[in-house]
Amino acid sequence: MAQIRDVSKRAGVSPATVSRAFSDPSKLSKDTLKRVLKAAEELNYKPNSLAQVFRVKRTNTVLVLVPDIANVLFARVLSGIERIAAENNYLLLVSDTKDDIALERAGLEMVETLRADGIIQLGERPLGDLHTHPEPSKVPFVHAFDTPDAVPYPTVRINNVAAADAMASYLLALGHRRIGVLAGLKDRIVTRERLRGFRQALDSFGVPFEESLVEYGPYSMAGGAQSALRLLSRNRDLTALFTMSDEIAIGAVRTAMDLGLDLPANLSITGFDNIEFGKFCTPPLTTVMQPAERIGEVAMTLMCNLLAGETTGDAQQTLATELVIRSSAKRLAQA
Amino acid sequence: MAQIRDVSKRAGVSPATVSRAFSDPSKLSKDTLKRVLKAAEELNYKPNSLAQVFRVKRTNTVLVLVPDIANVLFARVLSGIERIAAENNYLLLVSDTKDDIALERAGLEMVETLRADGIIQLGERPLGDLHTHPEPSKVPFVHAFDTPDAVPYPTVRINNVAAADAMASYLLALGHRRIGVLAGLKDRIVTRERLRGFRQALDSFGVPFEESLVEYGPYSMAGGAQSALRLLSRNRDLTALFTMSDEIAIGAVRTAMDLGLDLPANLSITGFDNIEFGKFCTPPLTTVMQPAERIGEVAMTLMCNLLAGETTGDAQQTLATELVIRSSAKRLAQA
DNA sequence: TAGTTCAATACAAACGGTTTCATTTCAAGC
DNA sequence: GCTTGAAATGAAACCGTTTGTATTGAACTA
Repeated sequence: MAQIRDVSKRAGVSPATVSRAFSDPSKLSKDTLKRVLKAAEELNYKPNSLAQVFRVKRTNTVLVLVPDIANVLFARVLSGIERIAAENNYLLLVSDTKDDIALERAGLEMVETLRADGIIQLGERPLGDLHTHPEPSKVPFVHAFDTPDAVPYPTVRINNVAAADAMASYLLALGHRRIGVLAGLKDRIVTRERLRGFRQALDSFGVPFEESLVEYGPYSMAGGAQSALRLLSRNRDLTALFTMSDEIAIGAVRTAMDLGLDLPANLSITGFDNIEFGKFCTPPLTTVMQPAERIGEVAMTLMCNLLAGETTGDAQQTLATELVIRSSAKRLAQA
Repeated sequence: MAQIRDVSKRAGVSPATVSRAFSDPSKLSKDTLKRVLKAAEELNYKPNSLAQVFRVKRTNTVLVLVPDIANVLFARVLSGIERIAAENNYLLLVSDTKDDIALERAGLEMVETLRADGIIQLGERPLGDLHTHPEPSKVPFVHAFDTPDAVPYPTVRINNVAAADAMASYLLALGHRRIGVLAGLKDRIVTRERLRGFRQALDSFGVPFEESLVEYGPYSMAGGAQSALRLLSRNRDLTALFTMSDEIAIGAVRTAMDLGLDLPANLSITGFDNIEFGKFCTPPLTTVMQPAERIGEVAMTLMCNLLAGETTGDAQQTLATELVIRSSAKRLAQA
């Protein structure tokens, strides 16, 4: 591979000039610039980015910490991040942390040891806090998607409480009163927030909340199927299921159908997230749309600003959600 | 950040000794080693990996080119790659190429400019060939998942022809004779291969192939829904639909149901890939399992070998698929 | 005892760019 | 024609490691 010295010799200039030809062409005379570019072209010269990066101490790379790459939602967020990253000439290092705090720390270290300029973390971190440990850590950091609440760094999230409230209110407005809750993992912040929204809706409709009507479980189809089975066999009088994710909802639909229920006639079910599949399953899922790609885009944009040294303050972005009404939830038949 | 010089001074040795303390401790006397480690510990010294990488010319990073990160299958392959990468201490640069050849070239360049040690490419490349251009390119390269056929670099793939044959044979064995094909994009290699398998099955059952029974379209639920609509309204006598992906199948199911068909009584539908949803949708999807995570694992393992300088030959790995029989395809009722 | 060998360590040269600072060039102004 | 200042360019330091080679001294051999 040709190096800067070769080019400089061929163009009859110093290496410094060649360097400038790429980094700030305006500094060169028209003539020299042309000569240098020609020489570079002829030698097929590409600056060794390792050397560059080493000298400049900026990798133009950001590390993304994902709890589970294979998860549809995270994948979509990632896709949004990637779009903005590409636009701004950033590379993406992706690490699947499997919710493992050790791996997250390793990530932090990667930045300190200069492999990346900043970190975007997805998903709430169940254990500890990356940032309280040594000191508020000067590593550029953005937290997106299911972020914890009041944190000292930029976040981008949705208002889970309001969204859940809206969804539950819709169910209540349809006349449902006996509503089961298929919640996610009990220790998750999102779970607590969405439950809060649900109760809030109940309150405003003057319907009492019953702890026995909520069933916790993993955010997955299998989890939803199991939770639904437990909840449904315990409570025969439920007319609707408020679930905390589309996957849970789809699992619940499966269970309900296997139980011989006619959906949505016998049981209304709502989801959360609006994954693509919800539109095509049977019955098409009424749910709340969460702008996953957009969350990624905003997160990466925030990171770009951060790295550009713009003081974004503690930009806590909250993105809008939207009820998407399909046909898995129907007005309660007058008994 | 403390650097090697600081540590060496504090331990009263030369920088070289500190370096060796980390890279090859056996070279040091027990005593010095202890002293150096202590000093490093006290100064919280972490080698600047940028400098390291620059010196050694090995980034321990591999670039993964993905046509679409948000796609469930690619995400799963990625997950497999990630697992093995983590085990072997590799970092992953991920780039969503959007099937754009320019971006793929950019990727190649990244390796040439040394940001990554090798490339794993996912999905078939619809245009041109990365590798014929300048010369067979000495960049470590592995192609996984929907790879083209006879290529001069390691690949890991499934046998689409055989898998499609098996799936179609199953349908034929159930008594179906009028089978529509919901194919993927016409210019895709996978599409051609799966169609070949389908025809092969037809042949062995002595059933003639009718071009008019195949409908091409995108590999998506929306695509499947549309193709199904076209195909079904054109051919009223179809008893089964052989589709080329689970997403297509799910779209087709939606259409069929909207058309008032009773599934699978009126129409059998099979998928391909075995995405998780297939198990939970209605009716649960009969499909062929494609080991996505495993493909990723094998690909990354191949890459590790390649980078370790082991001559893997032109390791063309073909992984086993498996029919997964659920209930979207049933024996044809005797008319 | 002198010579040889070997382990342990130090020295200094890379690695391939970027950037500071000094110098040269050259047109404009007087 | 001389001065002046800006624009263009070059020389050399620098970034923080790794690594080939040289050095040292102790143990071992003949």
